[in-house]
Amino acid sequence: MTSVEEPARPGGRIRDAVRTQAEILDVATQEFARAGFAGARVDEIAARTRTTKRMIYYYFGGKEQLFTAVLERAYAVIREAEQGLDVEHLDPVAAIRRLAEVTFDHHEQHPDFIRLVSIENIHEAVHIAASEKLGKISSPALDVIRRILEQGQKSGLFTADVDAVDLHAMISAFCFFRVANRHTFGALFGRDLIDPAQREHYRAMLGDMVIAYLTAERAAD
Amino acid sequence: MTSVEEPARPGGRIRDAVRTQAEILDVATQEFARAGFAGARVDEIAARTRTTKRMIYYYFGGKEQLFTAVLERAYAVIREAEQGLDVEHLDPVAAIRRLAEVTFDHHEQHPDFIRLVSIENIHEAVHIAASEKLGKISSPALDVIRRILEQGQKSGLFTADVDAVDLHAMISAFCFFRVANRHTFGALFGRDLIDPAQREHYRAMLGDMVIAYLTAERAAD
DNA sequence: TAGCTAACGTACTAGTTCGTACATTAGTGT
DNA sequence: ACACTAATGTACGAACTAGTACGTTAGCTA
Repeated sequence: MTSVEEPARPGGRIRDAVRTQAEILDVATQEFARAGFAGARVDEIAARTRTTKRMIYYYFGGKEQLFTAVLERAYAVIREAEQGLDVEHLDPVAAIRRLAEVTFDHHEQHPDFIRLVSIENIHEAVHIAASEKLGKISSPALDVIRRILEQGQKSGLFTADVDAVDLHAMISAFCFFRVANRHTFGALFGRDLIDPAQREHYRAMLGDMVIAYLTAERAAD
Repeated sequence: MTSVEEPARPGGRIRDAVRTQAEILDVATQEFARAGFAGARVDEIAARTRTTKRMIYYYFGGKEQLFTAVLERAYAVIREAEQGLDVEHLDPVAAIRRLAEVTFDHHEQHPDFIRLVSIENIHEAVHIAASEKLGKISSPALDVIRRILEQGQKSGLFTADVDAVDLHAMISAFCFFRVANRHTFGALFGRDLIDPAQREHYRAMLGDMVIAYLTAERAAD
């Protein structure tokens, strides 16, 4: 994240293509996450940067492409978090827990990312489909899961042959829902899933759930 | 759902307040689910009904209140499904499985509901908060979960003292994610979570996950 | 059958919003 | 010092969009 707060140089126009683009992306992320794609206002984004609307079109081409760029950057962040995952030295159970916690922590710390993904789903992922950066590269977490699963299954710790993508979905579902549906869930059931006091409770619950699933005695079928 | 296809009576104007309102709600549900709150067009909704925009304002007051009415009706449907739940005769494990399956089936069969809830979360649940119908009544599923949990814990089948709301969140998370994030997940990982051929697979996975969690040997803490 | 009102239609407007034509300048290479 | 281009700013317009003023009519009731 590039800070928007910097010494404003009055009078003299500063030229910094990289910073200008980063600033637009920062503000656009907030604005899209706040109001959705259609609800976001290009004028509002421009007003909250130190540059003008003209530059948004100059650098990104249009509202649609700007949203795509915002998405690309948001996904880059979580991939980075997953990349930093170092679980080779852990036993499978601990490794899976660690992996789940990384997703848990990332989602909690990046509610804007969650919102952007929700919004992108409303639009049936057309921007991801149109993006060259996204789509191609699959999540680093998947490779990690694959290795841990293999290890766990070989050692007999993990009972069933679970698919890596499915396990990733299971973990993501829990973490995503907690952030994405915070408001409706809170309004309907009077419980704030993001309450800091309950953070460790839900973090443990996720780990317990996944481990229980992986190590349960499976009925022969 | 009221069918929009009916014998159009040319010339003679038909007056039916109930049907007009239902038709507006049907079309509005589709339109809001399609494009989000800001992306939805009141003119488009009007055009796809047999009535006019004037009637939307006549009956609902405005776009915002129309969305609230749409939400209210969508929540009524799932509550009805939960109400029909009859699990008193089942053992706790089967009962929990059945309960999870009802949520699984409902969410799969009502992608528009999922979208509306996602959209409502983007808007921080302001419409639920503003609604008198919603908010007050809590989910019937919760009462069912409470009873099953109590039964399961007394009999020693269920190991830990799990909270009913938390369990509901766990089940909802899985079912909701599968539908809500179908598109981004599919685009990124090349797997369609809604593929009919995989339906039973995921349905079983959900049940296995929840039961494994509930019956796992919990480490003393 | 007269009259009353809920139900409905038409036409319009005020304000918004994405996008662009045109003008300008900072900074770099030579 | 000069010229060239990437980067930037201003001002504007065409299209859209939520909402409404005003007029009409179906159908019930007394």
